[in-house]
Amino acid sequence: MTMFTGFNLKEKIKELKRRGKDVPREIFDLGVAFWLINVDEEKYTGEYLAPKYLHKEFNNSEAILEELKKYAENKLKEFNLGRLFYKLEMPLLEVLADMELNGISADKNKLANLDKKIGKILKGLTEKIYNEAGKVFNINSPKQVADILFNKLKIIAPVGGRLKKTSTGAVSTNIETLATLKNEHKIVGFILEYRELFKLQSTYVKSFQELISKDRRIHTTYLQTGTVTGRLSSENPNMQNVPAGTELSNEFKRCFEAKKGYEFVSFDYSQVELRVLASLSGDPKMIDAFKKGVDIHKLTASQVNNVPLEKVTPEMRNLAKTLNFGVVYGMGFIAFAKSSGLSVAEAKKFIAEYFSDFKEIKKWQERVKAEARKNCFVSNLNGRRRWLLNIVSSYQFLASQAEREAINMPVQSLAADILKISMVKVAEYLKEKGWYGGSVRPLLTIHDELLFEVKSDIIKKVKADIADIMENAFKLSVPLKVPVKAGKNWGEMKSFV
DNA sequence: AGGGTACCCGTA
DNA sequence: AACATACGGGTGCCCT
Repeated sequence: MTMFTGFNLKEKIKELKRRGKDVPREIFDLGVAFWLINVDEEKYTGEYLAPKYLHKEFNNSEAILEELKKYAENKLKEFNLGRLFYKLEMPLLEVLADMELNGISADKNKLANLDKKIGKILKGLTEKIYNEAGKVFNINSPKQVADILFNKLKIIAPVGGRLKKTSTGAVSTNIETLATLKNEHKIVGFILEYRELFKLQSTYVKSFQELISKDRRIHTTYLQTGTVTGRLSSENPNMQNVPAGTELSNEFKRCFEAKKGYEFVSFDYSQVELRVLASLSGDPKMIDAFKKGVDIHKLTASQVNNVPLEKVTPEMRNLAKTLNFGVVYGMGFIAFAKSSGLSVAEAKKFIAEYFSDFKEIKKWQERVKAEARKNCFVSNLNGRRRWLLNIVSSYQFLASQAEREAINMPVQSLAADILKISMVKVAEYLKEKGWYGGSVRPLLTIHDELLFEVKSDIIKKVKADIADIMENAFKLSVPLKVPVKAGKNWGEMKSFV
């Protein structure tokens, strides 16, 4: 049991595990340490950090690692990040290593069949599109699509609408724009369908097939230093943006199957960011709603429309949902108008109404912004910190952007911490029970969700315990709720009670 | 041929 | 002028 100091220790841990060796108890990952100190570094490698902080070339010698460690230790202490580093991020390394080693089983044949199936539909759509266009062109080129739609077919925006431009001044052909043109020409609908299916095929069905390992499983890589908020990211493949909702994307997810004798069990924090916001702001109405288990979007709808809960229509609820999410991101009335389809004046009114109903949220946001302006950084309850130098910029846009980032950071990052705490605690519990890696294997983490592979005969017991650990992972002034789903494959997860 | 970037789009 | 946070990745296209 030696001490581990260095970069990319997750890989070293994986190597030890592959050889059946024990993982050192004391771990000091320098990349993660420097990331906690400043989430905005370009890279978290020795080659990058040593010249910048020690004014020395990096050579991976014991001496220079120790010197970097000394520097990091001091800063962690100065910024009060010790607990986060030693008690959360370092223990998390092993869980991430295990998730990556475990991987998730993928059925190559099913993927190949789905590939063909989508290919056929795409072929048909391609012909229809060429037919409507009157010529052959590259449907995957936004430039060529724009040329066909707006020059050749001379499609124009319907009354009251305007065509959106891209940052370089070209007319945009994104979904949002195309959706407004759906009734102007038959080709538009075909292109929308084509886009959706091509995306599914190229980014997911095709790419994932190439990433299946010899053990017939897909092993993602988690980046512990990949975000500015404390979230994890995932690459090769990114398991955190797998599509859901349409029939074909569900068919894609059905290609991932639990090991024989096991089932997938997923634990998903329900509305964790809004609960965090309620707790941080102390807003009485929102806290009350979560305590009573009221549908939060419905409550918001009833509040901003000044109608009783029973009178809330699905449309009102939808609008309120956009509003709730938007508030977490610091959305302004123009953006709200755009995403809701309301007029700017109406949007303004709704947002004003929202903040007069949830007064403490507004006050909390103002406090966060003031603090950010004072310190040029924001931090969350655990001390996780993000520098926001632009908050004092004289460029209005940059300052506003920094304000939105400031408002979002304490919420998104605490939600991220809560999930990380859960991962570590659940792993501890599973080790105590002797199930870790055997009867219960952690597979995926998707921001507010954990997916395990669990031996069928212990699902019931494990489910209750894990959900319990997660709901009590962090004390907020509102309860945390963790609904559980289970299924033999990833596309057919049914709620489990 | 390979790098950089624009645009697009999937998720929480 | 920009006007909703956080990501990774595929393809086109221009450049060297």
